[in-house]
Amino acid sequence: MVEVKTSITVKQVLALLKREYGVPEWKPDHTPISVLVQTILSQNTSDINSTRAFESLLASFSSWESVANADIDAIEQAIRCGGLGGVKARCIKQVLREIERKRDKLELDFLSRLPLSQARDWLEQLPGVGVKTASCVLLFSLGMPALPVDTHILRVAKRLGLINPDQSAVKAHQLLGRLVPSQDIYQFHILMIEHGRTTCQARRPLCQGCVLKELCPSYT
DNA sequence: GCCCAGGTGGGTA
DNA sequence: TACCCACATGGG
Repeated sequence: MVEVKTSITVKQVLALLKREYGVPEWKPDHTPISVLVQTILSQNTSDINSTRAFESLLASFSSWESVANADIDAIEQAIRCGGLGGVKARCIKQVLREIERKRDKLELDFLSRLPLSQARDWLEQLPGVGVKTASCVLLFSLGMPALPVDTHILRVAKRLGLINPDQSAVKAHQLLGRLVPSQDIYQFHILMIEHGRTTCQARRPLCQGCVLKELCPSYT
C-alpha cells in the first residue's frame, strides 16, 4: 500500500522537477572505466574538487593503463587537489589492476550483457566500490536501470517523506530503487541532484521558493 | 572556525 | 545488524 502511495509521489516530484529544470536526456558520453574513476574521485567530495582532481589525473597520464602501472605516489600527486588523495590513489590503482587481472584489459562493456544484479555484484567486489559507485557506472556509462543515491538524493528524499529520516544510504538504494520506475531513473537522479545542489541544500533546511514546496511536509 | 561535499571499509558491540 | 570513525581538501 505504501509503495502505491509513494510511487504517485515520485511521479509528482518528477513532473515538478522537469518543469523547473528541464528534461535531461541520457547519452553515453563516457566509458565505464572513466565513469568509475570519476565516481571514486567524487566520493565524499564536492563536485568542484572531484572535477579538479579528475582533470588533473587526465592531464598527468596518457591512458588508464598508464595509471594502472603508475606508482601510487604519482597518482596521489595528481589527485591531491581533490582531497582524500592517499585513499583514492590506492583505490584507483587497485581497481584498475583488478579489472585488468580479471578481464585481461581495461574495459567493462561486458557488464551491459549481464543481468543488473550480477553486474552490480561484479563491480561491488572491486575495492573502494560500493553501491553508489557501482550504480553510477551502470547508469551513466551503460544506461542500465541502477539508481545511485548520493547525499543530495538522500537528503531530498527524506525531506519529501519518500523514505524515513533514519534510513541509511545503503537501504535507501533498495527503497528508492523500487519506488522509481526503470525508465525514469536517469531523469530522477539528475533532477534530484540538481535540486539538492541548488535549492534543497543541507544548510537550508527550509528552502524558500522550493519548486517541491507543495509536496514537502517540512513546509507545514 | 565550522560544516559540508554526488562514500567506503574496517572496527566494535 | 548497526553504529562509529578515518580518510583530506576547499568552498561557503
